[in-house]
Amino acid sequence: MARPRQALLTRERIVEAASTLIDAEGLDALSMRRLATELGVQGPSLYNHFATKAEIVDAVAESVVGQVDIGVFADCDWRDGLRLWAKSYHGVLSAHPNIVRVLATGPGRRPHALAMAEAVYGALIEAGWSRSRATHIGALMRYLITGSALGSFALGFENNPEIYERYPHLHRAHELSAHRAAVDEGAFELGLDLLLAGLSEHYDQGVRR
Amino acid sequence: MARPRQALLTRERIVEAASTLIDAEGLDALSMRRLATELGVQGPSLYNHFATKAEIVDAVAESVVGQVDIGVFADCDWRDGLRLWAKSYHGVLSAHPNIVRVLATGPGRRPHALAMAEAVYGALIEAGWSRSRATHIGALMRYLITGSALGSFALGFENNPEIYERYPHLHRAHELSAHRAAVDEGAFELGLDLLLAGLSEHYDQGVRR
DNA sequence: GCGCAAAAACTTACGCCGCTAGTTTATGCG
DNA sequence: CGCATAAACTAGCGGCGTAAGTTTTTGCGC
Repeated sequence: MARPRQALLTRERIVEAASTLIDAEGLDALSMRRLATELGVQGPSLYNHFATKAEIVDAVAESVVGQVDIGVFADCDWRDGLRLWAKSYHGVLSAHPNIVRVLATGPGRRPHALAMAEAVYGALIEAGWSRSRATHIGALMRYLITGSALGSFALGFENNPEIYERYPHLHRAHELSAHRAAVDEGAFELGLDLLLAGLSEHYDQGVRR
Repeated sequence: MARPRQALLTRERIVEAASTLIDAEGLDALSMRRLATELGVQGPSLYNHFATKAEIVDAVAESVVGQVDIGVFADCDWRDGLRLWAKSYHGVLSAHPNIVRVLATGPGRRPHALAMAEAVYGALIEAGWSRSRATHIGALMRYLITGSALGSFALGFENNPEIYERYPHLHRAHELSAHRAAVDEGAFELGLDLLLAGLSEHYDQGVRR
């Protein structure tokens, strides 16, 4: 087949298929040939629309970031804005855990990522935080959100009692995997509460830098 | 060459070379052939000592975790123990940033990782925290530590003023990369302070679960 | 002291991978 | 109408993880 009358591929279709594949089978399952097959096309055809595989992955990451609600900062206290945004972000990452690795490491240079940074940083600045403190707070939120989304803490413990025999306090660690969601959610909520409470206290005492 | 009189490889030498290579050129630079070359050997020879590449990477991760000081929990308040341990862990990850991806995602089933979990969790339990709260706190610390080590927040912003033109609050974001260390350290310190202060308050008020 | 299994190197090869180069054909613009 | 461009194709390069089988040395049981 040479050039078809109606183009088989668009950047949009490619990103959508890549996103679906990553969600379903993980980042490592995404290969150019596999993705192309999924789209009914030969591997190298994708290079007519994206220069490299990394560009495709970036586009998927960008589309995921675009799902985060950054409208929450309007007309509300910075504390509430931060909390709602963090929960939205956390929720989006929970829905697309396999792309988190990319978000946690790569730089954000695409529109949605920049718009999110602008919204968060802007809200903090508007509230009166110093530039450097606003930066720290933004970084900190990212650590908590991507850190918690990256690897389940609970699943980090194998469901095999034997390996914990030598560790007196870990004798029930193998039960953790059964409570995965509760453990991970609980830790995230605790972190969010502690950070916001602490920041709020600093803020109310006038310590804003 | 068949079997040499003196074995050319040992698991120890392999892990050391792999660790050096990862530190110097990143996780993606580690391939079986490349590692073998570095050791003066052909690729598949490594399989006489490790079953898979993943096993080698795991061993490198384990050796890094082994560098974290977990003796700090002895004879000291849980707050101080947690702080010292977190700083030690953070410092080790800063020295080996390229392996963090593995630590942040993979489960810990090897001795050093388990010993660390035991030390942290044990200290919290001994202090009187409930099992579920101790778990949450452990998870939270991991989020902060690996999250902050994973990707530099500061370096997530390109040193190119143009891309920030449309974002009123980000007009100085391109300067961040120059203050990489200060920003990242500041955020980590802030997070650690806030979390410990918050937990300490809960603790002193008798809220331990 | 000898025989032989196990150990530790080797070579070869399979099926993936990202990506490049060159080809073919339909499209749409001057 | 002519032709540059776009969008598919096929072929192929070098690299990957790893499996299989070969060779030689070692060290243990008899």
